[in-house]
Amino acid sequence: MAATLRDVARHAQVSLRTVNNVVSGYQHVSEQMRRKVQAAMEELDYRPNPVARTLRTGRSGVLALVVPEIDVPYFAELAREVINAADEVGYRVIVDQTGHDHDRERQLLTGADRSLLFDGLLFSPLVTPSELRAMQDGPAVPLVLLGEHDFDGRYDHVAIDNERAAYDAVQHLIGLGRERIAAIGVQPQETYTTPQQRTAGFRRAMTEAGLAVREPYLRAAAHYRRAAGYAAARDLLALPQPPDAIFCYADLLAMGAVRAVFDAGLSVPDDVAVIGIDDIDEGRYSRPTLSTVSLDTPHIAREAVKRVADRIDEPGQPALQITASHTVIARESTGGEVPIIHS
Amino acid sequence: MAATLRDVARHAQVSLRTVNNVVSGYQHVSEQMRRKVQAAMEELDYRPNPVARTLRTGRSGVLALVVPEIDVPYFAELAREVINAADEVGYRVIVDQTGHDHDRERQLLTGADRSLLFDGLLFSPLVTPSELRAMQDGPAVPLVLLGEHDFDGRYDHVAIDNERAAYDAVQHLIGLGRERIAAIGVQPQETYTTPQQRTAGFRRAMTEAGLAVREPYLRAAAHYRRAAGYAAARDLLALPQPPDAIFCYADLLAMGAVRAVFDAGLSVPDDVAVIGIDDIDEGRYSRPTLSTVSLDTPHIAREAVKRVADRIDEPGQPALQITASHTVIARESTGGEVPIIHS
DNA sequence: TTCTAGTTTGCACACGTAGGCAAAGCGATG
DNA sequence: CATCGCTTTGCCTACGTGTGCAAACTAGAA
Repeated sequence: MAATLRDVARHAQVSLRTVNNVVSGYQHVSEQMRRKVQAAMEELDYRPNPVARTLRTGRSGVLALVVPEIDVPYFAELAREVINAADEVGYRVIVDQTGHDHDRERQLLTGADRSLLFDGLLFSPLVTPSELRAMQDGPAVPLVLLGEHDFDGRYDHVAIDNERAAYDAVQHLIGLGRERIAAIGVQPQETYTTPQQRTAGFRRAMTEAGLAVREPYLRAAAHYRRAAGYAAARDLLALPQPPDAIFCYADLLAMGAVRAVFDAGLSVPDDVAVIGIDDIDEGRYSRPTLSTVSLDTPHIAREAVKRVADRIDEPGQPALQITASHTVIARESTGGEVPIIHS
Repeated sequence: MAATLRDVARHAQVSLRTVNNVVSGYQHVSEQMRRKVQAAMEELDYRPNPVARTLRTGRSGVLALVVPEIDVPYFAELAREVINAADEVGYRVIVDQTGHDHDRERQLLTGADRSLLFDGLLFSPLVTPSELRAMQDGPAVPLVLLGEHDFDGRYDHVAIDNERAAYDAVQHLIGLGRERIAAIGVQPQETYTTPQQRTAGFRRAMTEAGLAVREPYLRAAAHYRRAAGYAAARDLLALPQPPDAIFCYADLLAMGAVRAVFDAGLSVPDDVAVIGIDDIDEGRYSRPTLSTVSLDTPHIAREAVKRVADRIDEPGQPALQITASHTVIARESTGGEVPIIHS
C-alpha cells in the first residue's frame, strides 16, 4: 500500500542507502541526486513510517498529556497551551484522561500502560504524593508534574505557589470587609497536596487577620465541577449563619456556587462574594464575571514542555521545581471593576 | 532496559517461540508451562513493546479524534465521550487539535501527517466538503466525520439534522411571539456545510411563519467562541431596530451574546431571548440558564466509534450516514422553566 | 512396541527504517 | 599516471514482535 524506502529506491533506480541518505540529510549528496530522489518520493507519495522509525530510533516525537477530565475547562485550556508549546519545539501531543481512576494513573506512571507510546509524560495527577513516593523505580519515562507538588523533590514539577495563591485570594475577600469566609474544594482525607496547600493558605490568611476558621465552612468537593460547587454552596447557605464570602479551589466550583447563591434568592457579590482559581474564559463572560486567581497557563505549558524535552535529551538531570506566578483578578463577583470585554 | 520476549525466554529457560505462544494465547500450551512463563514475565516486568507490535501487525489499537479547538467546551465534552466509548470497544484515543489550520486538516486526511499513528480517524472538520470531495484517493485511514455532512456520501458521518435543529430552535423563538429574530454564526462564505444548513433551517422557519429575514440580522462569527458571540450581539443591539431574539449556532456564542445583552442594559429573556446549540454544561448553571438544542453527545460518540471500528475490520463497506436525534430544551434564556439543579 | 495427539522447539522471514563500514565509482588536481 | 576527495553503493545488523513450517519430544492408547 504505502510506499517504502525500498519502493522509492527502485523507482528512482538508486540504492536504498542513497534514498536514506537523502531522507536523513546526509551531507555528501549531490544536488542532482537529491532532486532525483525527491522527485521519486513525490511521485510515490512516500512518507516515512513513524512506527518503524520509532522502533529503530527509540524516539517517537510524541509527548503525552494526562489530565483527570478533559472536559473540565481548565484542563482543556491547559491542553490547548501544551499542544501549542509542544508544537514549537517539534513535539506532537496526545491527550489522555484518567477519569479519576487511580489505577489508570499508576499504570501510566509505572509504564504498565504501554499501549501508547511517547517520549515524555506531562502529568496533572490525582495520585497522592505518597503513592508517587512509593514508586521505587521511578517513572518509566521522563515525567513532569503539573500543578502538583512532590515534596520529596524526586520529580520535576511546574506549579503555582498554591498556599500563597489561596492566601492572596482570601486576603482579597478579607479586604472587602468579609468575615464569615467559607471554602469549597477541601479534600476529605486531604490526600492531594494541591487542596491541602490551598487550605493551609486559607487558614493562614484567616488567622493573620484575626478571623475564626469555622469548620462547617470548610466544604469538600468530590470533584471540581459545577455540580459540586452548587451543592456545597447550597449547603453553606442553609447553615444558621451562612457565609458572606466563598473561596472556591477552582473556577468551575465557583460557577456552581454563584448559581446556588442566586437560586437561594441572594446576590453575588452583595450578600456573598465569590472568588475562584484558574481564570477560565467562562468567568470573563458570566454574570457576574468571576473574580479569580489567574495562572498564566501558557507559561506553565511552555515551561513544562521545555522541561520534559530537556529531560528526554539528558535523562540524568536532577529534579527541578518550577513555580509559576499568579495574580488575583478582581471582577464583579467580589464587587470589582466591570472588565471591558474586547470585541 | 525494558525486557523483551527474548529476555523472558532466557529467564524461563524456554524458547522464544513458547513465550510468544503464551503471550498470543496459543491453544496447545500446558498449564504448567503457561504458569512458568508468566512467572518469568512478572519477574522481569515484561510488557510487550507496542511499537514493535504495531509494526508487525499493522494495528495500533489507537483512534485519533481531531477537533478544531480542544478548549471549546463542546469539543471537550465530545472528546470525553469518545474516549469513554472507545474504551468500551478496546481502543485508546489520542486527541489532536487543528487550530483552524486547513493545511493541518488536509495533512491528517491525506495521511501526510504520519508523525502519529492510528488505525482510524474521527474528524470534526472545518475543511469544506469541496476540499473533501477533491481528495481523489480518499482518506489514508478509515474515517468518520463528526457533525459534518458530506453530500457526496463518500465518507461515513455521524451528525444531527442541522437544518431541522435550526428550524426547531427558531420555531421555539417564534412560539414565544418573537418576530425580529437574528442569527449569529453564519459563515461569511458559507463554505462550511453545518452553518449553511443551520442558516437554511433558520430561513425556512422564518418563511413558514410569514416573518421577514432581515439580512443585517444574519451575523457572521469568525470562530464559535464567547468573544465572537459578544461582538456580534453588541452589533445587533446597536442597530436602529434591534432584534428581540437571537439564535446562536453554538452555545458558546450564546454565552457571549447573553453577556452583551446584559452589558447593553437589557434583559434576557425579557428584551431579547437567546437560544444556542450544543447543550454544554455551562448553560445549565449560567444566569440565565441557556435554552439550547441538545445533541446526545454520548450517542454520537458511541456510533462514531462503532462505525470506525467496523470500517477498520472491514474496509470495503459503503459509506454510512448516521443521523443523531436532537431536542430543544427551553431554559431561562427563552423564559422557560427554571431547571432543577440536582445536588 | 507403534501409532497418535498434544506440546515444545528451532529456524526463517517479515514489518520499514537507521546507520556503520568498506569498497567502488567518479572527477579533478598535482 | 597517481592521488585525493566526494559520491554512491552493497552488505549487514539492529529495533521487538508475529507467525508459518517442520522437526523433535512427550505421554498416553492401541
